[in-house]
Amino acid sequence: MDENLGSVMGQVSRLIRRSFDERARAIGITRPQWQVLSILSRNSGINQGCLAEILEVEPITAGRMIDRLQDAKLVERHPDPTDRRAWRLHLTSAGEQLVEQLHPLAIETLAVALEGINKAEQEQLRNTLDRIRTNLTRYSHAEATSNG
Amino acid sequence: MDENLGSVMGQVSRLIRRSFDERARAIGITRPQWQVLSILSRNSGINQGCLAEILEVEPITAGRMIDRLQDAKLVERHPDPTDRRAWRLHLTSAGEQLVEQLHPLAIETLAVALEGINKAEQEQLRNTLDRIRTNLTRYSHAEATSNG
DNA sequence: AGATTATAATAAGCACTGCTATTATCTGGC
DNA sequence: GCCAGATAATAGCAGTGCTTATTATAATCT
Repeated sequence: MDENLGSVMGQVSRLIRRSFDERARAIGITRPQWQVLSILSRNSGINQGCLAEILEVEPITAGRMIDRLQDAKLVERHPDPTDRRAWRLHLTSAGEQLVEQLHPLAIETLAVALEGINKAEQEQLRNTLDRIRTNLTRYSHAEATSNG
Repeated sequence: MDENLGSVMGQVSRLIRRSFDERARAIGITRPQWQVLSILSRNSGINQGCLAEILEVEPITAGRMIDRLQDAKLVERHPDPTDRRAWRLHLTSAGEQLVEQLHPLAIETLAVALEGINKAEQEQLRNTLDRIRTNLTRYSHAEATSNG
């Protein structure tokens, strides 16, 4: 009864971020920033709304992260020729290099976190987390009608 | 390869926080604040360092949360008679009442998140998360010696 | 075509979290 | 008793994330 699963999950997620940041500090990149770079490296040209959806954060959150990554010359905003409201996001070559550089750090962070946890358990963990995520994203948009 | 476990964990933890905050917004309390109140309700009189350790956050983080909860008249800082550097933390009666009020919201948040996930899987999840947490807290203090 | 609605992005303001540095106090060695 | 190092808490700065509100543009409806 002492700690509910939400608390433990929050702690673990924070510890993973901290562990990665510790490794990446010399480079000056945080874990969420690495995630953005990583997503853009595989989805060049997406806009901020789409990025936000992949990250499961609000558009403003994604936009601010892009602000900083743009300041750092790791990401560029190109105007969308078909929609003047939107930006198309692209990594700079420095950004591409950084993704490569950061990948081993992410691997290492995860390796430390998952030490002693076998493949089957990892699969089980991912499976359970995926279902929790589905539960939460499903409800977050539909729920307000249930008891009104 | 698309999403590593760290990313999924981060998303799920954020979605749980968001889901709880949505329910607790009318009360004006966030999930981390609820955690603090909940811990203090079971550990009355601890100091900020101890609270930080339970939460697995930095002392400054705990201190700032206490600042806000003190402003909201939910927590009080009492001087420690044996150590003039330290504060002893206590819930106010308003804080105690709020813990009771918030508990069902936490239960509900978790119930939604865990819908369709049976007891055995939940136990497995907790077990795996506990081991990951141990891995990360163990390494975070000892690691710097490994390759120096 | 003009008005309405929807969408992409941004702005202001707040909470959470961390790092580094500082202050006040305590503890241990002399 | 005094000094050195450890410890409890705090201050400043920065990144992440959300809510609400606003601006600019696109899409749709009449």
